[in-house]
Amino acid sequence: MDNHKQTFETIRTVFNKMTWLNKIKMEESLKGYTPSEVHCIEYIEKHKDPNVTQLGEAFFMTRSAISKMTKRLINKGIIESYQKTDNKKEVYFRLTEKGRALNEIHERLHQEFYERDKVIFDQVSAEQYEKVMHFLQEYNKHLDEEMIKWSNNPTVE
Amino acid sequence: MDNHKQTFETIRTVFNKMTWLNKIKMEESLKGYTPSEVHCIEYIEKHKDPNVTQLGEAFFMTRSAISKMTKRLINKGIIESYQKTDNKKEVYFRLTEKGRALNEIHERLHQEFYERDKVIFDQVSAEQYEKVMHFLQEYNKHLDEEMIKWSNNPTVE
DNA sequence: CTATTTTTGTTGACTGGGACACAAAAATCA
DNA sequence: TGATTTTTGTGTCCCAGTCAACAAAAATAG
Repeated sequence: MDNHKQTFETIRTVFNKMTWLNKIKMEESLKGYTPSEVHCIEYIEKHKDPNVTQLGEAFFMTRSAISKMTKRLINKGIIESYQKTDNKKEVYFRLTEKGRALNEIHERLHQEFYERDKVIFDQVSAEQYEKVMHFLQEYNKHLDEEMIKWSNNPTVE
Repeated sequence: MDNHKQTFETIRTVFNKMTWLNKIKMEESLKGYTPSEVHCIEYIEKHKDPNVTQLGEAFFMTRSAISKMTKRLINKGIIESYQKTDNKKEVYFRLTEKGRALNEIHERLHQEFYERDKVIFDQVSAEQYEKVMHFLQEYNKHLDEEMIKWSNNPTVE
């Protein structure tokens, strides 16, 4: 029981601190864009034909929020939307030239974060790191199953 | 480099999924209270003389946000504020009877979360779990240092 | 001691995201 | 095939949290 709480609290804290530090750095070089927007740009760059629903699921955000965020990014000239000839319902996004440039800056920033935290990864053996990631990935899979279990729950909807 | 990114992404995902699942559960038994409020109640219960600034630092939130949140909790009769005789500036908080009852429900919920994820902890050895926590705690310490480094940065403020 | 600087908490304007309701398109059913 | 259900995206309203400006108290300087 204590393990569980401690794990959650530690993950929460580490996540919050990373987020906080990265945000500070991002505000310098990516002024005018929220962390969500930057994250969204990265996702669009990396995936084929991402649409509103997909983005929402990836970021645990509602379609409503994604719809507004992409609209903002379109107005800023960072992304553009397109549709396919055989589907008039789904809306997909791709980066503009400006968007790709922005994503470049973001990537360089990640390099910086890497340099910042390098010491931590250097001081653990590959084998140990393997164990850590294994645990996190197992936990991740477990949570996926729990989420599916919940969405199949007949008492809801 | 890849290690770093993968670690951050995995932690982010695990954290998001936990948050999402817990939120769903909390909405059932703690209707009318946001996760932040519940978290705040827990913190007040566990710490001696917590004030606005302290709460803000613990949750990575602005004093402004804490000030409003505590006001909401006071209006709901969950907490009350007090001051010390030798300090007329700082504002401290404590739970009311109703607040303690609410916290009880929250604690029972954590027990549920524990049951839900028990399988994961059962399948790793104590020694392996030790390694995982060690890594996370080292990372945590490192981030603390980086945050201090930043706040001492003379180019800011 | 007084004068200045820092800390603490609050308020108001603003914004990102959630809940809900909705329309249009697609998928499924009969 | 047409009728119904589900999926997808958007618009409106609302709220929690940020930012900036502020006043009051405390800490520090001189």
